[in-house]
Amino acid sequence: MLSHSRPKPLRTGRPRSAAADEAILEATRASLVDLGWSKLTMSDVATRAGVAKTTLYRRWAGKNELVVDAVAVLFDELELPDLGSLSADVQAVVLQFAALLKRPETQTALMAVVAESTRDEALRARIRDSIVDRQKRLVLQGRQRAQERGELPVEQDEAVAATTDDLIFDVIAGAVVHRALVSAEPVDEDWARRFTVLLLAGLGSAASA
Amino acid sequence: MLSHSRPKPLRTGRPRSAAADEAILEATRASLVDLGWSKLTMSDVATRAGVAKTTLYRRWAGKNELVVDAVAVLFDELELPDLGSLSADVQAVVLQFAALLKRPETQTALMAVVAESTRDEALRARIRDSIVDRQKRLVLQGRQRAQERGELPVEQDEAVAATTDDLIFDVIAGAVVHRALVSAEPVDEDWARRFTVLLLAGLGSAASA
DNA sequence: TCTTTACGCTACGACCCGTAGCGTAACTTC
DNA sequence: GAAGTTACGCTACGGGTCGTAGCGTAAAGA
Repeated sequence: MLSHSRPKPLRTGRPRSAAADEAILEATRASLVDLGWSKLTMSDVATRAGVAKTTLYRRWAGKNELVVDAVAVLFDELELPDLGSLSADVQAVVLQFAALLKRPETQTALMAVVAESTRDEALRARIRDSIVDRQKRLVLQGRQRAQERGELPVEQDEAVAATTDDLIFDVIAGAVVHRALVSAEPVDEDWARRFTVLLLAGLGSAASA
Repeated sequence: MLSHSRPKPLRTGRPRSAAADEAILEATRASLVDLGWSKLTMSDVATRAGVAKTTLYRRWAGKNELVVDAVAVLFDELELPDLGSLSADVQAVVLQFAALLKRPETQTALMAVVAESTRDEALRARIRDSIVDRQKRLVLQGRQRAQERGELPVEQDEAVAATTDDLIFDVIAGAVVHRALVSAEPVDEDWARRFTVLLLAGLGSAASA
């Protein structure tokens, strides 16, 4: 679920419409597809959702926060499959992530909100909580599973292991995003295979450095 | 130099002021530092540069193109040093790139224009020509130099070599950008060293795949 | 019934956009 | 020189978005 600190059910007064929440987020995604990040307006979203513009501002501070929440739910579908080998698992996740980045909503929104977050610490935290950490968990799962399989050595120092996870995460997510959005070339099976080979070979040797 | 197709010197009439060009680009960078991408306006840039707003629109289609040109020159300083080993060279380039991404102008602008480029093919081409390809050349140089040193095998198939260059480029640039702008954690010597070890180990083994 | 909160609607000042029109400045050609 | 051509600064403008205020109404709990 989303990170909204839901008001305690003991509150008095008319409750906020959960249906409106969903309608707004859905309208935001639709507007992203049709108009893209830069031409998306609060008025347009309000009209599509069938709510008043003021309702949007009562729940979100602005466009940035709204779009983050609207896109965040799409990252819920990311899962680490269990295909028997670390190589196959990594490759599958890469393709999953690439498929997500192919969608026009995420494509136009992801880079834009990250760009905004460079000047807004609160927005950065929101992105981290609802998007980035959700992906990072896959790395932790993958390493643990690989260690259980004996495909990777068990790291003794917990601190070093954490920085390694960070490194792997930045390499995977960074490479896929860069390939898909900057180079704008397809992340197909062939690319995913070659990338995975590169990464895993590097991991095997990097452990002894 | 920039990619502007300079008007042939045989043209009649008053020539465009080259000084104004530089003043505008400098003003754009200053505005990026002070206001950031989203709050930067054409009017503000014009005022800072001491030119009329109409002059800006006579030279650039809009904010996107202007900012790309303003930031592009910063990427000129990227160079592949010759430190004797591929490992040292890669590490140095990573740190150079990271230093560039630390600057507030590039930080706020880079992701934003890439986000815009997902819906503007012309803008994407402009970014590719004036920014991305400039970095990519470093990969080609690095591979060639490493092959001369005997650190990397000489690839026979030219097409395969090209896709390998693409892969390496996306991994390096993607990882550094992701670390610096998404994870928002420092790209220091330690990280650069660990990343380089990972990459080069992967390269050594990936060749035989 | 009374209180409290959410909602829809309208209206508003502020700002930025991108362009048109005009007079002037700078440079080339004859 | 004079004429032709292009760039520049300036002003003004319609159009659009922003974010908020104010109001009457709707939906819940006490």
